[in-house]
Amino acid sequence: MSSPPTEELIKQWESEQEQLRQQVVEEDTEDWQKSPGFSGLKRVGGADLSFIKGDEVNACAQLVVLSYPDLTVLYEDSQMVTLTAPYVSGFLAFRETPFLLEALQRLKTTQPTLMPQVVFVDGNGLFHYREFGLACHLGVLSGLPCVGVAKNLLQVQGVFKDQQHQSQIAALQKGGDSFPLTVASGKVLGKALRSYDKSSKPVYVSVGHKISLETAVRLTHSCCRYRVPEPIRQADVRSREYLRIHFPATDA
DNA sequence: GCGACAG
DNA sequence: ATCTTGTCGC
Repeated sequence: MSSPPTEELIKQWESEQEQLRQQVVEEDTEDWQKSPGFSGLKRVGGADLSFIKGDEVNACAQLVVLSYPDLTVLYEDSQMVTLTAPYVSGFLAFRETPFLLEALQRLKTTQPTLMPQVVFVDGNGLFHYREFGLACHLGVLSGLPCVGVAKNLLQVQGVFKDQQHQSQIAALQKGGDSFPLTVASGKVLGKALRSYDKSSKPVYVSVGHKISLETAVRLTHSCCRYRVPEPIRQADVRSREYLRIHFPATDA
């Protein structure tokens, strides 16, 4: 529902995240990931949900598959869904994952040959309070390689959005430049990436599943025509267009 | 009480 | 997430 979750549910969610966390694979598992030019990579996916203004429960779940390296849309699926979980920072996956899995299932059933070899997810992967964000959740439950790309910095385990961070951003000179997001333990959980030359605001890339951080960053850069990687951008554009057409704004 | 808060 | 047009610049 839209009401805040009980302490009990939060504890259950944390427990589920800690359980599934152990199944995340943080290394490259596919041959194309080891190739300098990603030779062998043909299809990249993007997933996103768009909402109607002022509506907490109805949304459009979107899955797109693009060709690589052309980045042409090969497949598109828009589906209205009714959300059951509220948005709580750190628990985004419990709100969105079920519908993204359903979309992948529809693809598997109707166009199995278009199944993406990697999925870009709008949100974090390992760069998360319990190292198990949306991209990890979708990755583990689907078994597909996933990359998390967040548009805003989540302040995790000692990574702050302070003056230091701002100066590191200012030091990113060109598309592809990045700096590590190192948490208190010393582990690098993600990277801030200047996704293309003209963008001064970085995106935050982290491992979802079955891919290394270095490969995730290199792949993300190679999928950026604009600031947001094309698979996610197309999913966003098309789900919002779907809502615009099917649920036109009502005048007061 | 105050700040933080992926989408 | 969403509220929102024009405008400056390459």
